Order: sequence, then C-alpha cells, then structure tokens
Amino acid sequence: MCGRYILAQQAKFERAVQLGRVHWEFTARYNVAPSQSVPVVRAAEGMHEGVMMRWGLIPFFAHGVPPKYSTINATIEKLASGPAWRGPWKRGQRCVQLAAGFYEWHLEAAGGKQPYFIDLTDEPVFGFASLWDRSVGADGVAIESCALITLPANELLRDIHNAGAHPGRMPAILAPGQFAAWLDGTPDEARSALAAYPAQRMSAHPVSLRVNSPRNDGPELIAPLQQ
DNA sequence: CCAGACGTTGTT
DNA sequence: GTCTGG
DNA sequence: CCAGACGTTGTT
DNA sequence: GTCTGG
Repeated sequence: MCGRYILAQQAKFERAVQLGRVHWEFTARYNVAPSQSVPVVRAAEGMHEGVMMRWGLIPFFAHGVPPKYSTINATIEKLASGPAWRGPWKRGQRCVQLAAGFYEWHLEAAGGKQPYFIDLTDEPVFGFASLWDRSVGADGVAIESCALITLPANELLRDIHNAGAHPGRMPAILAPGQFAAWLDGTPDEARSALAAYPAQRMSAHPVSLRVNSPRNDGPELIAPLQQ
C-alpha cells in the first residue's frame, strides 16, 4: 500500500509547515517512487527540521545495503516487534514524509489495474507518519532512510483497492496540525496520532496509466481520466 | 549451538 | 518467476 | 508501487 | 543487532 506519491513545491511545503531549519532542496514532483530521496520533517534539538532521506528504510544492522525485502511501508501492528522497525520505534526515530497526494491501483474485474489519485479535500499539503533509521556502510558513509506506516483502510481506500473479503490498508496520514503529536509526543501520544484519515475528507479519481512508469512525471499525471 | 531472516499486499 | 531500478 | 531486466566476450 | 527455526 502506498508505493507512489506526489510532492508540492518546496516553498508551498515550507509555508504549510513551520520549520526551525531546512537542509533540503527539491522541486514539485508528480511521481515519487521508492528508493528516491524525499523530503521529511523530524524533531531535532527542540525544533522541527526538514531533511532529505531515501524512501525505503535501510536498517542500521544492514550496514548501508538496501535489503532485498520491501521496507517502504511499516505495518502499525509491527512497529514495536518487527526487526526493521522496533529499533527506530524504541529510539523515537519518527518523521513525517511530506506529500500533496498519492496513488493507489484498483484491480478491475477484467484483471487490469486502474491507478487512482488521492488527496485531501481540506489540506493542500499533508504528511505520512514515518520511521527513519541511519545505517553506516563499509565505506563509513551514513545513509538515512524512512518507511511510511500503514493501517487498516477507511471505506474509500478499501473500495479503491479491492472489494474483496479482506480489508485493505492505507497510509497513516497526518494533517499539518497533527505533526507535533507524532514528532514530539511520548510514544503513547505518537501512537494515538495514528488513525485512518476520514474518508469524507479525502478525494479520489482515476488517472492515466502513464503514472505506471516511474520515468514519467509532470502535472498531467494527476489529471482526471477522460471516460 | 549456528543459520537465516529481517517486508508488504493481496490471493488460488 | 524474481530481482533490480526508478 | 510498476517497469524492465534477466548474459557473455571483448571492444568503437 | 536480535529473534526464530532447525
């Protein structure tokens, strides 16, 4: 769940989120894929700082080598127990991956997959609740990376995904006003910030299959599909 | 004891 | 089929 | 998440 | 690094 999303302009994020300092530089993107460098916010020295990190968490014990298994999403149920997540969770390495919308693929009766673009009706900018870690390679170079948290889907995302017997998953979405609870709270407070965002405050529409290729980018990717 | 995994989603 | 790259 | 590669020897 | 499986 949630393997592709979009970024707003850096200035737009910085207007929506109060940051003590920024160590980043990026432009608007309409097709961010795993393994790429993404802007995140984290608590540091009593403030919120903006930094770039690799999307796809490399555990500290992996010594800078990306695992063969997927670490782009962390299930909320395993935050404290999964080997890749419990270290960052215990150490309070929480962050927010800034976004302006994301994509999900709907499996159709005919077998095809139709991509949908999803965003929030009330918030032009939001964040995915995320964990980060630092891993030092054999060459001594440290890499910071992150994984966004998923939880049971609300009705909108459940429908987009599959109308099957089993409920799907959705990313843990934080409105800008909820960032502090996730970034600065106690572990209990942080966990309380993780809840399915209300479906009635989200919007979704089908988009072109052009989004399938991570090599495509541009505002046309989020345009509503003509029927 | 050592070896091997360490992850997610959605299924026939 | 399965892994890597984006 | 999906797309694209998946191999070798020897060199323009 | 740490847990599970054998």
